[in-house]
Amino acid sequence: MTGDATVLTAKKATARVTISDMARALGLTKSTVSRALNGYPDISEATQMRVKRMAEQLNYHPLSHAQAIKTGRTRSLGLVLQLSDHDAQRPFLAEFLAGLSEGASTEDYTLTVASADDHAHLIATFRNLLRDGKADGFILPRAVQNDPRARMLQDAGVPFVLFGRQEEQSACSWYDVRGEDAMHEAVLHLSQLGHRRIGFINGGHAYSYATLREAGFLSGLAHAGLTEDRDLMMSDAVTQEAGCAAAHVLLARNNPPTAIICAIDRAALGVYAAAAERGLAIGKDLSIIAYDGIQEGANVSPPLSTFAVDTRAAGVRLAQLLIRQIQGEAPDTLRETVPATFLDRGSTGPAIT
Amino acid sequence: MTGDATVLTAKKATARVTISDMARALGLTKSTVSRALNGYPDISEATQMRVKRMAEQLNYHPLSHAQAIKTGRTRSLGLVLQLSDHDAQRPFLAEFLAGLSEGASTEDYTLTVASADDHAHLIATFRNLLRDGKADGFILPRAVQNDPRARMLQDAGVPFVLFGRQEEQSACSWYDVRGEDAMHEAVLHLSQLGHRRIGFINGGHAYSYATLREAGFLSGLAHAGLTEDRDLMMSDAVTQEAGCAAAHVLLARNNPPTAIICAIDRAALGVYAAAAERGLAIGKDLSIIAYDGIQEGANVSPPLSTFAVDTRAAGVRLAQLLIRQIQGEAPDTLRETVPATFLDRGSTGPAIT
DNA sequence: CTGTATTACGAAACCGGTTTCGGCAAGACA
DNA sequence: TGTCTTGCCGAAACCGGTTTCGTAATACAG
Repeated sequence: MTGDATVLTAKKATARVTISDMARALGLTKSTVSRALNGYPDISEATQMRVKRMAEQLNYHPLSHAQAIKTGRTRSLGLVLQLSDHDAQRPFLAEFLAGLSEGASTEDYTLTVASADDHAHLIATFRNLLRDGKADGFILPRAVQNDPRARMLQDAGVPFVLFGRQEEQSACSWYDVRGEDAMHEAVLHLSQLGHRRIGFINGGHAYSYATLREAGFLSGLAHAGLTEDRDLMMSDAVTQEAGCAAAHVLLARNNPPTAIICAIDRAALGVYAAAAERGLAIGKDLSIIAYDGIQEGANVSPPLSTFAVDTRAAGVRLAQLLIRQIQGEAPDTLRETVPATFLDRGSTGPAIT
Repeated sequence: MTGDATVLTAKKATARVTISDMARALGLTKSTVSRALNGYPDISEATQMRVKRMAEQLNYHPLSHAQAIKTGRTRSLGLVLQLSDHDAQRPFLAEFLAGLSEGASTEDYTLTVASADDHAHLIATFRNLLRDGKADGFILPRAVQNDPRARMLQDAGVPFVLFGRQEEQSACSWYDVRGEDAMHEAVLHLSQLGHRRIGFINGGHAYSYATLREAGFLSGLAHAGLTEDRDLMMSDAVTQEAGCAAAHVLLARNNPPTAIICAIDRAALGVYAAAAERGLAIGKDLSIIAYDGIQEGANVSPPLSTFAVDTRAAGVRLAQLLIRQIQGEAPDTLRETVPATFLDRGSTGPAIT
């Protein structure tokens, strides 16, 4: 008899259950129901339980945009894609989105995606989403040095979380994979195979990861007792072509490297091409270790040894961190880094002596 | 003096201008302002103009979630990614999203993205987004035969638009690229080069495009006066590996084809590999034409001749079609197909006689 | 010049929630 | 036993819009 009150209005198809339905079914007022669900302290433990159980039973879900009108928060995370750095995020985008939406939806948040081509449009896009309350906070992928997006959002007092790190920003939340550790390990791995002249091909210098990975490479050299040689270090190779070109430069040196570490898988594929053109057998004449874990790396021959990043997990975690920040936690307590996992697939071998 | 009323409340930072501010500044009531902006007929032409001009001047934008509480529509388009058909949408996803968000934002709509791994989760995701009013309608990429998503949404009376076509659905809106015409043209192109034995490697048979492209291939054969030979037709090659395997099958026939048409670029890359393994020079010993226009096709040697799809434009158009449907237009009047554009890049040549 | 239909807007209810405020009952304390 | 808290909940205002309904002013017809 108690539950029958719900079937009072046999409306069309999906009769959405509102907070008033809840109140009626419970013999309480809307305000009590609302406060019970939001865990206000002035509602007795017993009533809270009763209300929550009823919510479960009636499958009551508050309308986020109805709450938003009063709270200002709409339970959605914003992601603005930049088309300028084109192929950079392309291979991982699907998994990244999947992770984000997974992390968001388990907290009853959703993901709002927008895009911008140029920089001016980028800022405008953020502002529009904020103005219309389409996002309570933002995920910023591909952090660059002194990220202008972060600056803007920080000034505006809007929650955001970086995928990547940044020293410049004081109170800033982030999630990142420790690429510097990967580079460090890569050097050690190659050093143990006897390599003493190890080249390094870095990615775009504007990205904050580039600085970190170079530092990791250098600290690896130091740790292995190898001397730093700037002639063996290239940068800004974000495409296969650029990687190929960089490899040619390195391999044309008087005293060429016997191994090359790439900050990006895609560049490593270019190194494969360069090696082929020079008749070098990868894994024998030239060892390669890269970073990212893209699918193509597994298809080439020999398969590329690389440090793989779990992009989906990153998305999940980033969403969680952002939500916690939206709910009030301090940004600088919401920082997390994880290691990349080494996939030893066969593009390395003992140094030829 | 008239406009000064707006600065009455010098609140924190961004003082959002509400409909009440508008009413005050205009000396009208909220209701009049609302109806003026929404073009109700019982508001005089003059007042409408005055209100709209003021909205412009004050930069007034109604809060979509505030409207949603009464209208039920939240001005956002839903997109649910399926992770199962993994690499299928991956290369184009960024551009597709860019197009969607572009098409949406020009109409003041936003894009809500969710994802689902398995089929059960897929349906649940749609339902959740609908229940919470997070989407007013959906874009369904990668249409399959008798698409279950379309069936579900149709039953629920929710607006949606397919990327792809479908005969099963009666009142259904779609946008599609005429892959069948492309396949038809590909046959004619090769036939004019003297090829008389043309192989066909189709994509996943579950997708609705596969049926269309096969039909286009066959009609091309007929139009060119060539006889259909089922031994030269393969299907379900959605990866490079599958394309390679299929090509090997075709090339091992007693009377192998001198040209192969692929329904998918990725499969064509596999054909390149198969040809290489057999010592066949592409563009000489074996001609290839494919479909999609992925970047990798331009990088291989010789560059792959293919029919390119403008994925971004598709996104823009799909968003527009969906919005018009949400605003009341009949689905079956919202259909559009466009041709693919042939990129003659060099993977074809005269038939060896 | 009166009666009726139109036009153009104001008043107020409403949507589904949140939040402030106030009050009643029970327990604590003197 | 009387008062002061404290715990717990109801009443009502509010958020920013939309929509129904009523009505004054004007237009038109008779």
